[in-house]
Amino acid sequence: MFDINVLPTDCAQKRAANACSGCGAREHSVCGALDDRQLDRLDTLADQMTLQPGDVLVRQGDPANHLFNITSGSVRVYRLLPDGRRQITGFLFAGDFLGLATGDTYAFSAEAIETSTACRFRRNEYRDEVRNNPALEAALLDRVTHDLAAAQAQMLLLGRKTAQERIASFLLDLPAHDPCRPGPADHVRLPMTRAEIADYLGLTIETVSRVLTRFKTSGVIRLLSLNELRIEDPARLRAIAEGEI
Amino acid sequence: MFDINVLPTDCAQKRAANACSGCGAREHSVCGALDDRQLDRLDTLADQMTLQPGDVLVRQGDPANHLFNITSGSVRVYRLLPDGRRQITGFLFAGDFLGLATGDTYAFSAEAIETSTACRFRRNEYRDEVRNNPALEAALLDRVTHDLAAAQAQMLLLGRKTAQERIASFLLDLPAHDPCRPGPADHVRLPMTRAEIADYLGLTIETVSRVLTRFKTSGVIRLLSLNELRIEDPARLRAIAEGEI
DNA sequence: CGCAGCCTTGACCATTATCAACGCTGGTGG
DNA sequence: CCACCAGCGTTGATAATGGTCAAGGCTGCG
Repeated sequence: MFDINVLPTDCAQKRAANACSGCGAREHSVCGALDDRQLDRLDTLADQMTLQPGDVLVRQGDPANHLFNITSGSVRVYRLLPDGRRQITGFLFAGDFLGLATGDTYAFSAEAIETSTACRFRRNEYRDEVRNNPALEAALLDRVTHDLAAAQAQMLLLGRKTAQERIASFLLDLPAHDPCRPGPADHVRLPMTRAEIADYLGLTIETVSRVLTRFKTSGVIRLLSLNELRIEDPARLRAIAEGEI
Repeated sequence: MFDINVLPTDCAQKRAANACSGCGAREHSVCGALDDRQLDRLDTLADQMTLQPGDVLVRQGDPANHLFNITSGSVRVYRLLPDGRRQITGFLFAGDFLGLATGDTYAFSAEAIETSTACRFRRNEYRDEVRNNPALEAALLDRVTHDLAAAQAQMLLLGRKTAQERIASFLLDLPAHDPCRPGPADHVRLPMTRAEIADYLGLTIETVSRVLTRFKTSGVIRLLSLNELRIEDPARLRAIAEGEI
C-alpha cells in the first residue's frame, strides 16, 4: 500500500466505467448502474491513483481499509499457499470493483498488471455511503452476485475441464471483460504473462504455451504478437471450450 | 420444480438459522443478521417446503423465479458440462441462502442431498421487499460477499492443491458450515456420497476413497461409519491442507 | 437371501507437471 | 551501433499424480 502514487482528482473516468463495474458476465447491460448525481456524490469520497506494473492495491492479511474501482488498465487478484503456489482468482479491468471483505483483513492480494488507474475509497466512509444510498447498495449487490456467478464458472473450469478446454474458455471470455479491446470481438488482448494465465487456469506456463501452439498450428487462432491474438475459428474454439471436441 | 412438496407454514425454523444464513466463512458472528420483526415480515412472503433426497430446487437454465433459504438438511449446488461432467460449487446447510441470479435464468442446479426443508420466496416479491428494507439488503450483501470469499478459496483448492490437500481442507472446512454437527468439532458428518465429494473437489471417487484410506491408515482420521468420521490429529490434517507436509 | 447401490482396492494408463535447454526480444551500456 | 544480458516464451524428454478400467466387498432393503 506504500508504493502507490495517489492523486486526488475528480475520478472522472470512473463514470464511464461504472455502468459495468464489477461485472463478470457477458451481458454488461444487466449490471446495476448509478446516475450522475450519485456518482458525483461518490467522487467526493474517492482518491484517484495511478499504478505501475506490479504495484500493490491489496495485500492478503492486511487490514481491509479500502475499496477500489479500477478505471483503466488491468489488475490481478490472487491467493497464495504458504509454499508460494499462486491461484489468480480473477483479472480486473476498467469498471471492475475490488476490495469487499467480510472480516477485518483482506483474504486476497491484488496488483496492477500494466499501468493502471483506480479510485480508492475509505472503507468506513464507503460503508456509510452505502447505508444511506439504497441504489448504490443494490448496484453493489448486483456486482457481487455477478462475481459469484463468474467464480462458479471458474470452479467448473478448474475442477472439470482439460487444459485445452480451459484455454479455449479463457480466450473466449477475456474480451468480454476487457473494455480496452482495440477492435473486433475476435481480437484478444493478453496484458498478462503466460505465468499469470497459468496461475489463473490452474496450469503451468509450459502447458499454456503448448496448447496455444497447438491452437495456432491447427488454425484456430493466430498469434499477432506475444500479447495479442486473433480467433480465426470462433465456432471451433467454442466447441473446444465446451468439451465437444 | 414440480417434484417438490410445498407446505405453506410460518417458516419458523428459518429464524434460528438465519443468523448465519449463506455464510461460507468460519466466523458466523460476522454474518449479517436480521431482527425478529424483519423475519416476521419475511415469513409472510415464504412457502415452507419439504424435500426428499434428489428433489430439485433449481435447474440450470430454468427461469429464475424463486429464492430459497435452507432451514434443515443439506443441498448440493452444481454446474454441468454438455458431456455430463459435474462440478459441485457448494454444499448448503441450514441457514444458507440460494438462488440469487443476475440474468433471467439460473446458471446452476440445486438438489437436496438428504431429507431437507427450505423456505421459498417469489423472486419479484423478495426483490421488492429487499428494496424497501435496507437491513435485509445489507444482510444479503454480506452473505454474498462471504460466498464470494469461499468461492475464491475453492478456486485456490481446485487450481493449486493436490488430492491429499483438497481432502484435508474439505474435512476441516465442512463442520464449520454444517450446523447439524452432532458433537465436538473433530466430528465430521458426511451427508454426501463419495461421488459428490469428488465432484466438489475436482477428483474421482477412486481418488477420494484412496486418500481417505491413506488418512485412516496413517491415523489422521478414524472412520466411524461411511458417513461419519473423527479427526484424530487436527494439527497434522491442517498441515496437510496447507501443503506443509 | 439376493440384489442394487455404493465403496474400496488393484493394475494400468494418460494428461499434465517437472526439468532442462534453447530462442526471442527489448533495454542498457560499452 | 552493436553486443550482452535478463526476462519471458517455446520446445523436448522424462516423471508423477491422478484418471480409467475392472473386480470384488459391504450394507441395507425388499
